Amino acid sequence: MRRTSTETKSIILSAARERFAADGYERATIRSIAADAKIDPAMVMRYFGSKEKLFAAAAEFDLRFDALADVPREQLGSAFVRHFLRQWEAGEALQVLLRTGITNDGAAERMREIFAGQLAPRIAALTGDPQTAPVRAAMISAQMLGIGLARYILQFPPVVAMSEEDLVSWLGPTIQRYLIEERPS
Amino acid sequence: MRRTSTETKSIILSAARERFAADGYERATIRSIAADAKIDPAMVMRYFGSKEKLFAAAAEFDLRFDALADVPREQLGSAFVRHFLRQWEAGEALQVLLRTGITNDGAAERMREIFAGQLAPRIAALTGDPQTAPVRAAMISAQMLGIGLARYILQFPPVVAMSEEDLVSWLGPTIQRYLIEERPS
DNA sequence: GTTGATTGTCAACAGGTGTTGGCCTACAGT
DNA sequence: ACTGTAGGCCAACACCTGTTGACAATCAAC
Repeated sequence: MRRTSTETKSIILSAARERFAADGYERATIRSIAADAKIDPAMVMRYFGSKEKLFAAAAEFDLRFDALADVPREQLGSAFVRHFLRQWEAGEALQVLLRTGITNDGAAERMREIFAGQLAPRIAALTGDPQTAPVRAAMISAQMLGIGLARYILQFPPVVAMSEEDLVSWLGPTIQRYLIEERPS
Repeated sequence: MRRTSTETKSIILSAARERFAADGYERATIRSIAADAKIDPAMVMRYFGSKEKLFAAAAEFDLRFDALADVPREQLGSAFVRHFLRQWEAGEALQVLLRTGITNDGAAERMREIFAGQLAPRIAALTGDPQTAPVRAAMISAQMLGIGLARYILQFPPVVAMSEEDLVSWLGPTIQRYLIEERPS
């Protein structure tokens, strides 16, 4: 009885996040995760039941948009970009979701929940227009996921080379427009 | 001797494209591809040597930007968006690349080649500014890949519901700005 | 000090993977 | 009619996957 169960559980969880983020769902094997955590594969099963459930636990995620509550309206675009970039770099969670959401249906569903369920309401509150919020949220998600893809997954050299401020000055106006522009549909 | 070898080869190839696009690299097994093509798995090996090489053949792709040669400068943004959307829908090739490029290093490399090697030169020619072309190409790639991701892979409902014209009117100005806007860095 | 529960290890399972070699089978050339 | 060649199929290989159950080690409670 070396450690307490919650300790090992969280060791496994962080090893799992790393592997899922680096390799995607299929290639992140339970055996490799267990090896990283220096633990027997059977422990993973004991504590999480199955690979699917382990993944569900590893992909738990909160975009924390509440931090943007009191940003002046005309700076919302830049603030969003900065916030997203920091979420990308803060933990592996977003990379886990993106890497796995593309082959794993459960992850895709979780992704839809997060971006529709967390981003859209926040946008509705910030803009005061619940009607167009889902579309705006989807456009912003697409742009920010695209940048994450290019920078952290596909690693396009120009995008990797850019500083946070470069990215903010390119993307800020785009997001600002997706947020407030008057639009049909 | 039912068919000629080039026939079966192309039957396998199109089955492979479908599977890679739908399932990603790992889950698209040679056995499932062979089953789709109503052919023995060993044939796939005989004709393509390995799964990796089969994938390389299936991911051959040309973005065909030459079609945009004589578009008036102020309509380039919309034209790009329309062109990209049609490329997404024309064949599975782009979806193959995106689905697999995220777990398969070879596909990621191919993706970089395509977007840096095909898009950037075209932009340099269209704008007459070879200096900033790589960054502009990368920003446009990120935005258009993000939309493809949201619409065809993750299937965000608002993005799926939008018409081509809706998407053009949202994305056109963005791409236009990434193309021609004066910028540092 | 014994009991009971909790943490960890080991070996094996059933099934799926890419890949290989041998064996048919049908055709073309002579 | 016979032979050579090229397309196609089958069975098997070695390996890896998630998952399971039985067994050992360690601690807490009484």
